[in-house]
Amino acid sequence: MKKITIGEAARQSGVKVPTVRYYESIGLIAAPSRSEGNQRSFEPADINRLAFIRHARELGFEIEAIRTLLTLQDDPHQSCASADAIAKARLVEVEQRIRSLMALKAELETMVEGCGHGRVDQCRVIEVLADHGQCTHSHH
Amino acid sequence: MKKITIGEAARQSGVKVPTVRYYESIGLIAAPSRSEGNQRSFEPADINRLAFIRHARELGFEIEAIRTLLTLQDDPHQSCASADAIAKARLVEVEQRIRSLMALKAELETMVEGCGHGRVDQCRVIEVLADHGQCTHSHH
DNA sequence: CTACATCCTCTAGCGACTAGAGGTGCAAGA
DNA sequence: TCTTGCACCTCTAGTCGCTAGAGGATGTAG
Repeated sequence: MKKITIGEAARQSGVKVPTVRYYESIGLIAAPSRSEGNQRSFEPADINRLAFIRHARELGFEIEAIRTLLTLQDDPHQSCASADAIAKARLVEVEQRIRSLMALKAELETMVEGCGHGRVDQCRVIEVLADHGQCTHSHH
Repeated sequence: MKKITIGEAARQSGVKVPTVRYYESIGLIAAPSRSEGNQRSFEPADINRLAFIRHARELGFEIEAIRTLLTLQDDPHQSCASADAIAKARLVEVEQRIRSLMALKAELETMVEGCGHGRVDQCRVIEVLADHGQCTHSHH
């Protein structure tokens, strides 16, 4: 068993070095063994776990959701209902976020198109921001 | 001139009371005058400013961008090139965010569809997270 | 006069890191 | 063997945009 340094683990998993230490500090990954000189020594499985976390973070899962997903992964005989529920909830969030961003996009486009590149007093960017009634964006 | 309390200003602008105080503390709005008993007394113009800020925040502009937009609004004879640039930059951000969320949505849908509602060891949710190579999501 | 809502200041906390200070370990070249 | 220089260590504090709570003062309605 060759020793994997934190730098190597970071490179292979795509998680930054300080972030790896942070994940250890919050108990998302187990504390690895240490070398003589007190340096962290990771194992291949740790890199998989870090990659799992990184990917889940990229998908926008929160740390606590990832914690649950990780405990599920650790016990493959459990029902995957929780994992399914977490992913479904995240899907709903993402869909909602897309809808609201589309509305923002439309509004920003109106602003930018309406800007005659003149003075601020004729500028739709400022105007739309100042008077919400003029815009197409509706609220919760 | 009737005195507008912070609560009233919050209600009319849609910005919460502690947030109004926070905006004052970071200098995004001017400190209003005070009553005998040291309570804030806002003017109608302050409410417009707060509404402007709220709307800009809803559009996802950062506080520093809003600060710039507000100084532009305060001087309507300036060129609106900066306002235009800020809005355009935000538009690009929003478009990119939408694209990446669409990719996430596709990936989450694959995960959820593939989940056979059985054990974790057959669950695509966990599997896709564990092995990024299987998914369609590509990176920067 | 007494409730009670609203206001005040101040500090600390949130999530998920990131940056920096100040120090130690380790491998490779001279 | 020594030294250079990078990678590692711990710890604290900062980021953003608020939000929550403590502990107290003010203002208003009955």
